[in-house]
Amino acid sequence: MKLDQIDNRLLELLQEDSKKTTKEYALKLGLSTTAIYERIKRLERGGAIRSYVALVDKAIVNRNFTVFCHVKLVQHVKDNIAQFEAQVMRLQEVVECHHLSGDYDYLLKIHVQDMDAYRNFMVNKLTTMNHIGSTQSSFTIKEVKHSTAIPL
Amino acid sequence: MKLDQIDNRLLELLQEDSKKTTKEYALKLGLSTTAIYERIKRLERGGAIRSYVALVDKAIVNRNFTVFCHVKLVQHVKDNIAQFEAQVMRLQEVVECHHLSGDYDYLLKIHVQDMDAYRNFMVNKLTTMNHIGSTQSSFTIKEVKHSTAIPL
DNA sequence: AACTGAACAGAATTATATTCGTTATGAAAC
DNA sequence: GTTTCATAACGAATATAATTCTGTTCAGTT
Repeated sequence: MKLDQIDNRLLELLQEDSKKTTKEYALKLGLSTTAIYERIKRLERGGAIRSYVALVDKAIVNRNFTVFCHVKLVQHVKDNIAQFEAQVMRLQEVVECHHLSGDYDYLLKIHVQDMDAYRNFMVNKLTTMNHIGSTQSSFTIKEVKHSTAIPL
Repeated sequence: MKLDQIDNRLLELLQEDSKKTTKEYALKLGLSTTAIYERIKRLERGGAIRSYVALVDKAIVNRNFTVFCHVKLVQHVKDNIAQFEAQVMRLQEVVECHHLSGDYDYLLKIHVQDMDAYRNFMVNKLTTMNHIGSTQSSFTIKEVKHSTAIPL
């Protein structure tokens, strides 16, 4: 999919706020509403825009405790990896899971209510999983920056 | 702000897809469109819904290289911390910055085009910042899971 | 029982998204 | 140089959804 400068600027705007009217985007980008409308549809069809979502305030819904957990597997055989990843997918507390280069295998990002809830998560969910060698958790003291916008 | 069960379910739906019509949410939750409309407005006013955004596919816009970079400062004086955080805020490649407990001070999440772009970012931006003691970068081999939805 | 405020429903209105027919623009073919 | 084709743009018309308005229900209170 080929994107020109206007597409990129449009994506930046949509990543900031997707609830503006096409008229507003059109105004900012100096095109008609129809032109913008068709560009947006093209970006959706082409997969550049994956979805539209509401971003929720962690503090207000009581999930203000963020943990990064490095996980090492006991053995890196194909089946272990597949099984671990499948299990992680099912844990809703885990909002991100990255297979990483370096000393540890995986980095998980976890949102829970508080330290108690995290202990609970560790004991009842994470450490009951198969093939896990070791884990190491770090807690977010302060979320300095957090954006869902891919830099363009 | 007090949230009941319907609010939570509504937030879950909005975190999945914010572009459905109020009629659709109303249908799923067994209320009228007006009732849902007013609940949504209440969630927006109360700050539970921070914003609505489009999620963009990293691969299609050529930012498919994700790096986690641990940063240690030379000294933990107030001014250093403030200055470092202010500088990080200005780096658009850095999509997240967490002040963490543990050995390292900060964890940055960075999206760039490829390894070359990352080297460039390191040399020209990150390591030119003041007060940085050491950094350690890990690269995402595979993004196993990624959700923007806070678990409710 | 009467009152109050919050939450809800259905209808009416307003605003926006979407479609349609047409017109420029630019690149390739003749 | 002009013909052809494809792409992107535009303005007007239409369809659809958001928003507002009015009245109702219900739980809690007096």
